[in-house]
Amino acid sequence: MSTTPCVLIENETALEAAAREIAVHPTIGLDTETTGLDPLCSRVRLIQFAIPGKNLVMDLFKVRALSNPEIRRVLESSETVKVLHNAKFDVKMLLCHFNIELRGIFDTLLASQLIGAGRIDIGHGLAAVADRHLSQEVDKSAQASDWSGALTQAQYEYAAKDAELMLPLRETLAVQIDELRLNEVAKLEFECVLPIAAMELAGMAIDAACWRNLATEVGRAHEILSIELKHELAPGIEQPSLFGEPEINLDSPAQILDALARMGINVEGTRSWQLQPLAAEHPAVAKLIEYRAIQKAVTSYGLPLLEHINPLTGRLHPDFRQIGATGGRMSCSDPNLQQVPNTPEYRSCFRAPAGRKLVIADYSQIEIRILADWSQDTSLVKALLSGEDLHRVTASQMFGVKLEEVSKEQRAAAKQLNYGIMYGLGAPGLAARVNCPLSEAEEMLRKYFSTYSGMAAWLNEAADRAVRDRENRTRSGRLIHFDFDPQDRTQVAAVQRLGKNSPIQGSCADIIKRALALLHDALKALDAKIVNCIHDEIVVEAAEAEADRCSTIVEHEMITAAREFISSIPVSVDTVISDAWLK
DNA sequence: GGCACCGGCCAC
DNA sequence: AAACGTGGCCGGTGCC
Repeated sequence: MSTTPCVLIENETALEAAAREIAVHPTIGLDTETTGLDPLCSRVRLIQFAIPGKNLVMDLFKVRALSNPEIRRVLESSETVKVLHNAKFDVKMLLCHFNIELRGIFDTLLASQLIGAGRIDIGHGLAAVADRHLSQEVDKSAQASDWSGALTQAQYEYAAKDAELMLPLRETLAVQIDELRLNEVAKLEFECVLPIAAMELAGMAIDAACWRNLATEVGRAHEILSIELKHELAPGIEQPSLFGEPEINLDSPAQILDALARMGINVEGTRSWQLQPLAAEHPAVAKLIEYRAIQKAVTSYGLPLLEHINPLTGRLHPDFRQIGATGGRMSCSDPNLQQVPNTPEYRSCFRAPAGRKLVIADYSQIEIRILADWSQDTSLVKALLSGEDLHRVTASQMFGVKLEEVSKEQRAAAKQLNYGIMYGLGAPGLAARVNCPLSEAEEMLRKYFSTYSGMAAWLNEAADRAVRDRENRTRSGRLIHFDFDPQDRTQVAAVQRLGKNSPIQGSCADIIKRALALLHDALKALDAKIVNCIHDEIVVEAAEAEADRCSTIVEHEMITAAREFISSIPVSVDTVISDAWLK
């Protein structure tokens, strides 16, 4: 039970005194209360500052606290540490309504996630974090209350509590970050909050009419296909009604499986890779594969996406989870702009507004470059330094033929290996992918690893370490914890694959996050904004007249970011200036 | 009616 | 050495 005094600031005189008082503290707890969750459609009602021994709550409906130069300076300064839980939310609000770029962030949510290292059984909401690290219960009952009308004393005091909690929480989290040697990755993550918040706020432009046309077209194709598929499946449907369509739900895997069985087609499941071998023999199976793709297109990429368009901006403002995957990758939702089909018909709907261009930049083969730098595999380093086509060089070495004599199939197999090896690709997987006998795949794998023996050694060591230490780290020092039963062979095998993959995938996340931070600052001089980020790709929307300059900057900052983590291997970025999201 | 789970499929 | 990693979204299904 805290008795920290809570001072309500609702006039200019009190504000100036409060600003002077706040400004002397190196670390302050910070929180806001808003009239809603969407920054574009809601207003900031309260901003709460916690300093040792005192909470200050400013009612923005009564005093223009964020016009105060001293307050603004404190918020924008990297020198003063502002402690928040899920800072992205507050950052968006401050940026959207007051044009304040909050810097010097310590985010207790991200800190807790970094310390948790991907353990799945722990939550990272404020209540869970406070309970775990401070053994303190948090009352969230007033959080969803109405912050738009007259406020009670209890509401003001409730509002102050979360900000107050930030100070002790930071103390304990900072100690653990230190002990776990997570300082570098924490800095990386904290500096990334503002760029990601700004990216969400900027949103991505979409040509709604173009998308609607596409969706209707696809919808028509879906109708036709469903009739055709029902026709194909008719012999397998138990009691087809004499009139009308046969009764089957095409979207029910169980019913599909049942119908196929009645037709004498026995298959384990109805996933496309399971169906593919039977497609040539059975027209119904071929039709089903076709139907599935269009079903996905209609439901995931059809009209529902348009409902995410913000009425105020006419743009899509997705939600990025900064630490969305255990390795540190971001994830994206509502809508997920990291999974838009990579085909011209879909991507061309993402068009820059008139007078603007999209600068699309992605790292070229970044993961294998990380692996090369890390393992220092002689052949792989040499191949990447040569600047030749990597897959061709790989094939040439594997199969012992000259570069010019590498066949299409050999290059394709080498490419599969170069991409798949970090996922723990095995012979069966390779055989399925390049459509060859298992024995051939085994032989290719053996040749691959004898070509790149240093890489093989590194991957095996990474796998062993994961099993032995139950943890791994990325290049920024990000910690990845593995939970498994050592008696269970399949679990051990899974951890071995994770041990190989996660440091690479996670280091890629380190690099792109560093790039976002550098790029956000570098673009300030331009009329340009980061609008999307897809693991190894960054999309920037820029004024047409500045697109060339923007493209140079994007490329430069992305390469600078990568060089901070990869020193011995050249990094290249492919950049395109385009009207739409097309390469 | 809401929630969790699964099978399935999209991205990198 | 019988299974290539990370996510999110959708509809069906079964539960409360």
